[in-house]
Formats: sequence, structure tokens, C-alpha cells
Amino acid sequence: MRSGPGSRRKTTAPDTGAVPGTVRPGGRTARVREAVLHAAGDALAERGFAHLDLAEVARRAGVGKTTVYRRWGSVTGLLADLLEDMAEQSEPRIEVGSLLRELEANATLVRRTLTDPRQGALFKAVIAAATCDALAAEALHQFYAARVAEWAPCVVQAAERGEVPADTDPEQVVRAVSAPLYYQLLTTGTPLDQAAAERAARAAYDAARAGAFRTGR
Amino acid sequence: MRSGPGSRRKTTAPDTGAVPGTVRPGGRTARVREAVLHAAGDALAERGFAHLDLAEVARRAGVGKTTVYRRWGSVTGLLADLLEDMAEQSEPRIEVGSLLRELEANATLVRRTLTDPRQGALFKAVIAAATCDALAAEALHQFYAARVAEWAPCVVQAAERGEVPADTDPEQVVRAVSAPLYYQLLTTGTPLDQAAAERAARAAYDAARAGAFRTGR
DNA sequence: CTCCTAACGGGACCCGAGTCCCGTTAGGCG
DNA sequence: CGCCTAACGGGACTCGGGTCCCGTTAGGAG
Repeated sequence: MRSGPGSRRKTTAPDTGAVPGTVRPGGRTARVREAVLHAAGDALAERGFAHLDLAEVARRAGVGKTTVYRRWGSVTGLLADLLEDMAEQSEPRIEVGSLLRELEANATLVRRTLTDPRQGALFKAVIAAATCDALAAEALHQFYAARVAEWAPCVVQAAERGEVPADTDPEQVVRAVSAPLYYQLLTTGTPLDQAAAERAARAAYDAARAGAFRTGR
Repeated sequence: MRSGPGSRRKTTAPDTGAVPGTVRPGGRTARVREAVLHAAGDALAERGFAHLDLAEVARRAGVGKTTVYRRWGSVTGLLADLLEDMAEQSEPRIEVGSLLRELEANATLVRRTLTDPRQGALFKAVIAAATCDALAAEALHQFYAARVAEWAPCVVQAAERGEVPADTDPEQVVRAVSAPLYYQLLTTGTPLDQAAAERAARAAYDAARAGAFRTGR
């Protein structure tokens, strides 16, 4: 793939083997990235993952088709970058002082995200991509690890207050809130309403209090 | 697409507009269907959803490429049929007399299914397909509706025994068992072990007992 | 057993996603 | 404020997934 370091060219393209955009990430490169990610998000929300065409994304972004293929390589690569971009701007947790309230806030946030036309479409697409592409899977795992880490402290604090057993696994509790929402989204046709979010938070809360997520078994 | 009923041909193909295989479902047609579904399952387990090629499936099945396209039309159509085929041979629930035990049995079954190379690959593929194809989504919803209906009675019986509140929604409880397993499979890299299955059953059980799934709110 | 035709099989063909080549634009260091 | 070259842009080209055409095989009614 990459040419040897001794290969001689005239004025064009030494081919350093580096991913384009990493050496000169400023100015134009940044603008192109933003335009492409934005266009990709639009296309995804409108036409769905299955009909996502990189040529169309390039056209919408006012960018050369070659550029998109060179920088992102494939649909899954673009999705991974899109997800990473979204991760940077996701809302932080707000402390409330009550575990049930915090889990409800989390469930509501997840529900809003999955219900949102743009973000929901993106998540569905990334999940689909992750089932058959290692790169997308890695991006997805990173994303959820970060999100779970953001919310885990509320369980730790609840444990300190004695709301749940001291050896409760915080991450398990946070995951238990999201799980039913994703499951419903993917395996049933019923829309995700607020009642589903509250139910998910409540179930995770009750299970945690009953000790279902204790690490010591 | 379909020619009008008045169109005249010599000896070939009246084109009734019906899906091939519905008029003469016996003998050869049935053999072809079985061979193709089997080959598709193999290919899916080996190469994954992304690299599933209908021409390759046809070759493996010893069947003409045209036949596969004519009968199933697309990858998602084939997946939908494959899922329907699997639904017919899934294991029935076994009565145990203890809700926790039954939920654990269910969780173990789900875990085994998702861990199995062939079935697991199929489920991942169908989930991916369902996010962008209405036909696959419908097949998936049907499948889970049937599976949930199969297991819901154990919650009804538990309610009669007083193990959980009388107005507990049985389907919610059953779904709560599967949800964390699917969530873990899709959003984390960690493998689905038996501990995860037991935890899922336990969490659903505790939440149900605490009244998290009561319909009356 | 015979006939009608549903369903299959082979192979030519088509089309568009992805690649390649090479000229042009602009980031950023000296 | 130039120079070097990273990064972009356009357009020709490839190649394999999906379609079409038409001849062949075999299900099943009578």
C-alpha cells in the first residue's frame, strides 16, 4: 500500500502512508470534515443507512467524491467518525441527589436521543454497521464506555448514601437503564414513549436496590 | 412490473404476479428452499452479513443465481425467510413452578442462541437488516412477539401465585430479561457469559417483584 | 400416463459504487 | 511573503452485484 521511503516523485504526493487530514488538520481540512459530516447526517436521517451513498454525501457537502473516499474510505468509516463527533457534544450528567431521579434523567436523555430524527438514524446505522464492521464496532464500544462512565458516579454516590448495596456495580446499573430502550427500538415496532423511559429507570432502580447488580455475586 | 392479465404468451411464463414458490410449494421447490436457507446460514456464520453474496449462496446451494433473486429478491428478504424458518424450530418453554428459575432458563436460552455461531450471526444480521428494511423489521417483530408470547405465561402464573403484583405486565418482564443481553452483545465487546444471563434474569425478577412493570402504573 | 405450466438454470448484459490518475488549491513553516 | 507539499477536485475506468431473456425440468391435476 504505502510506497517505500526512497521512492522519488517530482512535486506531487510523497504518499506518507498517513491518513489524510492528520498532518494538516487546520483550515480547509477542518471545513471539509465538518461539511461532510453534516451532509452525512442529513442523508442518513432522510434516506437511511441502506441508501447512504458516499457520492451523494460528497455532492451535498460540495466536496469531491475522491476526497470522501480518501479520508473515510467507506460508509462504516464515515459513521465511526460521525459518532465520535457526536460523542464530543453529548450532554453531561446533572447531579440531583436521588438515584431514581438521575436514572430517569438518563433514560429520558437516551429516549430523546433515539427519538431524534438525526441522532436516532445515526445510532441505528452505527449499530447496524457495528454488527459487521470491526471499526464501527470499536467506535460504538468507545462511545458507550464513555457515556456509561459519565453516568456511573450517580450510582457510586447512591451507594455511599446507602440507597443501594455498597458492592453494586455502577456500570451495570447504568446499562440496565438503556438496555430496554434499545431493545424496544430494535425488536418491536412500538414507538419509544416517555412511559417506556420511566419504566426502564424504575426497573433498573428496583433491581439495583434489591441487589441484582452486586459484584460480590 | 406485472403484465396485464390479457397478455398472451406461447407456452412460457404467464407471469401471474404471485411470489414464486406459492403455487407449487411441493417437491423441488421445497428442496430448493431448504438448500438455499441452509447455504445462507452457513455463509452468514462464516463470512458475516456484510459479505453475504446471493450469488455465492446460490453456488453453495447448487442452485441457479436467478432462482435466488426471483424467490427472495434481496439479502433482507432471504434473512426474513431464514428467521421465519428458525422461529418454527425454536425450543418451547418448560414449566418449572418458580418465576426466577423460569426467567433464568429463558435468559440461558437467549444467551445460547446469541452465542451460537450460526444463530448468533443470523440475529446480528437480521437486527442490522431491520434497521434499514421494512420487510426484515416486520419479520423480526413477528419473531419476538411470538417468543415473548411463548414465555409470558410464566409471569401470569407467578402473578397467580402471588410472586409478583397481580397487575404486572407479563410481556414487559420477559422483554426485560432479553434486553440486557442484546444490549451487551451490540454495544460492548465483552462476551456474553452465563453470569450475564443470570444477572439479567435476576434483575428482571427483582424489578417485577418490586412492581416496576405494573400496568396500573 | 399425459399435458400444462410453475419453477428452475445458464449466460449475456447493465449500471453504479468504488478506484486511479493527475492537475490544482491552499496550509503553514522558514 | 514564498516555497514545499498536504489535501482537494474532476473525470475516466473497472468490476462485480443485480437484471433479463429464453430454453429446460418437473410438480400435480385429470
